[in-house]
Amino acid sequence: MARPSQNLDQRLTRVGRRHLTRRGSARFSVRELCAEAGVNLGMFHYHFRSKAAFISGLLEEIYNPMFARLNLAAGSGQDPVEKLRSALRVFGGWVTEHRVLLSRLAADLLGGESNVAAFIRTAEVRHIAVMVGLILECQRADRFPPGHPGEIMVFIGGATFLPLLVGTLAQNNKHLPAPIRAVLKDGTLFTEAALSRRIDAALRGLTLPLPKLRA
Amino acid sequence: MARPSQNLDQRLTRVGRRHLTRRGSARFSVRELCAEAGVNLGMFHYHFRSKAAFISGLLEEIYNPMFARLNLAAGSGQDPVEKLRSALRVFGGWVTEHRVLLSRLAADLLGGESNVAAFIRTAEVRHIAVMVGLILECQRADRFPPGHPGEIMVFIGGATFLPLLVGTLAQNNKHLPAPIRAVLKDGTLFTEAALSRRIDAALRGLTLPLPKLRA
DNA sequence: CTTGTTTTTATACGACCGTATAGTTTGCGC
DNA sequence: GCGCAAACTATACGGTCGTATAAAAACAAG
Repeated sequence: MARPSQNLDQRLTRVGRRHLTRRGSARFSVRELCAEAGVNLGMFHYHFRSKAAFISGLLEEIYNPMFARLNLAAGSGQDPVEKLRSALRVFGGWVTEHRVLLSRLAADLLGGESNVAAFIRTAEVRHIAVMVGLILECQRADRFPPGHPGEIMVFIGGATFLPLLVGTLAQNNKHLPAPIRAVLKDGTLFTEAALSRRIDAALRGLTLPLPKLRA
Repeated sequence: MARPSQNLDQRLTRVGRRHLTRRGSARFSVRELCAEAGVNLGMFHYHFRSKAAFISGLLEEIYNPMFARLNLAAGSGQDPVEKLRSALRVFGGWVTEHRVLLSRLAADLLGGESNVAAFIRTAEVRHIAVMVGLILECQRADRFPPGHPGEIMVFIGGATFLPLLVGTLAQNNKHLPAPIRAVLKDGTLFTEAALSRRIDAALRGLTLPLPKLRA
């Protein structure tokens, strides 16, 4: 056929994931990535059309396997609360594993950066719909109080996953005041046991009337 | 003496505060600011030496009045817990007032931007020391449990002020999933009453043995 | 009117960025 | 060997950015 590939595309995706983790999508630099990977600048747009497409592809590579496992967890079993618990464990484990990258992306998103926003909006983020569906199932089975499932979603996410992102950001940020960083030093926040405790507590809390969510 | 000033420096600081609020410090553009203000680009570096100096000056202008009121509140009264409560109210009111700007700066800070980080580190942020001092006072008076005051600081801040920043970011972000935004629509999060409730609850919670801070 | 000082303007420099494009290398089937 | 196509290289374009600098404008004092 033609000249055999040196698989520079694979090298770029591998180093690109590291680069995205370190720099976030806002300060992501194509030229810097190519230099890190020892790859000619032209190869970037040869293999991937644009910076946005590259980042979007990276995110899909990271997101899709989790989503497959999430659907598996959400579909197996009878008890709706247990199905939700399984799904939350899958998602929480994924957030824990990729917390450095995800927290950086979250910071970018909140700062108004657009590459991540595009990925989130272009229907590639589908786990929320699955979660809401499970919550609705719980409500129909009278296991959860009635009301807007989004509010329950926010409650669960805030109690279980948000601490992972905020904690990671704070931990990795040298500019934050020392007392805030000191609390995160031991790292028990990121263990699977602690995650399960938070999930269990959140679900247990929901079988009671949903508290007023003031914060 | 010489050519009379048109006070373009004042115009720049006024429009600059708006620009900083809208764009954050990471995407702050000197050229764009000058265009918005209808001021020649050269005037920016004539009045203010650099972009970093300009932003730092803006932050001081916003921070210093609050710090003065904070010291006043922290110094008047006898009961250490009440002094702390007053100081927290001052700080919380200030965070509420400037929540749009502050939340954007927080996002920048977590994203690794350096202008805000410089301001925080160059000893211009002194309220934390005052707060820690008041906490120590409470501990010496046996009103608070012993232990690292930083941990108590984080607990209070997380329960009272962090929700303001996170809520503002989520509220202003069109890219976030709808269910998350819907919860923040009513705006009761930002009332003075809600702030006082959170402060009171946090302080009340501290007079009991400090709970394990897992999240 | 001239001199001097301050404010204001216009323009240029150098750096970085994402992207485009023309050209070169390299191996295949013929 | 030859042509072809895919992989790879080198370089350039156009843009934004913060900053620097030289010149002009505007007023007061002499």
